[in-house]
Amino acid sequence: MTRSTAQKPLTIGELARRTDVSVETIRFYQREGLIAQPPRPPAGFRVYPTAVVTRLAFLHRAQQLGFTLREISALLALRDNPDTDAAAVRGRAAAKLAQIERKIERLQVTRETLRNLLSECPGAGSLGNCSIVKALSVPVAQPAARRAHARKLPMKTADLDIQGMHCDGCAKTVEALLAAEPGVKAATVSFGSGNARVLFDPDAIDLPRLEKVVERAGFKVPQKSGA
Amino acid sequence: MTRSTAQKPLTIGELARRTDVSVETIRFYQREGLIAQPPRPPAGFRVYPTAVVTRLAFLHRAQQLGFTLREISALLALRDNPDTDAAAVRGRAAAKLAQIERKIERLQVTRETLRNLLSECPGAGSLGNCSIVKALSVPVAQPAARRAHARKLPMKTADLDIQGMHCDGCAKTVEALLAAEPGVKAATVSFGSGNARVLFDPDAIDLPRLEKVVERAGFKVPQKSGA
DNA sequence: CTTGACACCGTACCATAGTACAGACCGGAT
DNA sequence: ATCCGGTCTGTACTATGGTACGGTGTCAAG
Repeated sequence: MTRSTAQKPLTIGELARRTDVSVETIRFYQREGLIAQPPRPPAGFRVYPTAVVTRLAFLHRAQQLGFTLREISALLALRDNPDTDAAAVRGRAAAKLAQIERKIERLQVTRETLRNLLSECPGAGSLGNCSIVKALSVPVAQPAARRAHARKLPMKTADLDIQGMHCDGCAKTVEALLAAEPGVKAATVSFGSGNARVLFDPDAIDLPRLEKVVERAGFKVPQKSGA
Repeated sequence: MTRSTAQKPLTIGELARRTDVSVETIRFYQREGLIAQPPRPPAGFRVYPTAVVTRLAFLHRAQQLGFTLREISALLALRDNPDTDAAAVRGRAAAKLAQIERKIERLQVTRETLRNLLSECPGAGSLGNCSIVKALSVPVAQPAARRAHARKLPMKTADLDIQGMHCDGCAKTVEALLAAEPGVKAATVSFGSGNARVLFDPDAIDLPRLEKVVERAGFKVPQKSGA
């Protein structure tokens, strides 16, 4: 009595029960191309290969790690391609980690701001005394940045030397890391020549920031001596 | 030459320039009821009162603190009401802080998971060796939780004694804090009697968790001795 | 052979925070 | 008088991750 495998045909409802994903959501994933929809037999309902159970588990796990469906789609494509190098997957994971770390940092700043406001606020009485309301009413005031932005600088390309990469996988990691940075339009990293070429928007990000990204991942970016 | 105030009529474009919010976005805020739209004069364009500059600044600041537009709408209503007690605002801020702290905690868990995966992964070679892909393919497996969920427990009411509240403001803070918790449908906290009554979904949250929420905010919840 | 539970399909809708654009209209400067 | 830039109005679209529903078809058990 192998009471779990393949006795019932794996219809969409059965699949939903086994994976704890709703029928509607499975259909949604199909529409989005995340899982293949088996052809409908001439008569009757679709039957799913058991591999989709694993696929949906993968999807769910990846979501818990913070990957978007689009990213998961790419990961699944990598997983399905026998030629994929593990470095590609590692690169995505490293990029996601960097992204989550940035998000944590931003939230920590917000947390501190809120904590300060709360500690200053008497917490009772009229609004006139409320430091929170006062703090919120302060104008934003950054006309300098605005004017710079108004200039609409064109895209810029930068070359970075990168030390500490020991394989092509490291290169892919760095590539994904850079590409994940807001303001970066394209990034190619070569292990062979030990450098990176990045196309970025100088209004949104600058060279030091790019260097910091690479260094935070454990590599070194030597300062260029010559102009 | 007071070159900044009230020389140009404050049209929507001028407002956009001063507040660094796009015209489209201002219109969007109007549609959402966050800022009032001045009546259109019989001939010509709308002219905005200068107070909207402050209002938009408030909006922007509040967004930076993580408030949603819906929440900001409530905050603005509080600010505009002369009868508002500062405690109400403080309560919202405390709830937001708690929410952000939860978010940070979740992200930190994700971060650790990703870090562990990355440290285990060789980062090169075939996917068969990739610990990341392996880890993602593990089924989710929590049928126990599912069955419990299937039981569809009804809403539950709990009373909590709370020590350490020194004014009505504290009570409002705790109230907002509890109400912000997922699974909590309603919460009322009385400073006078020093306790809270919470209506919650036992499938989503439990009593110890509620107590932790209150304690994290700096209050004490004594264990009830008698049944 | 009927009934009830599921499957299928297409479409619309939810929250969130905007962005974009067409076409009409208005006002000040040339 | 005309033209350019700004305003007005309405509608549609973006990304993200689903949820909901009506109408119809199919299967399997009673």
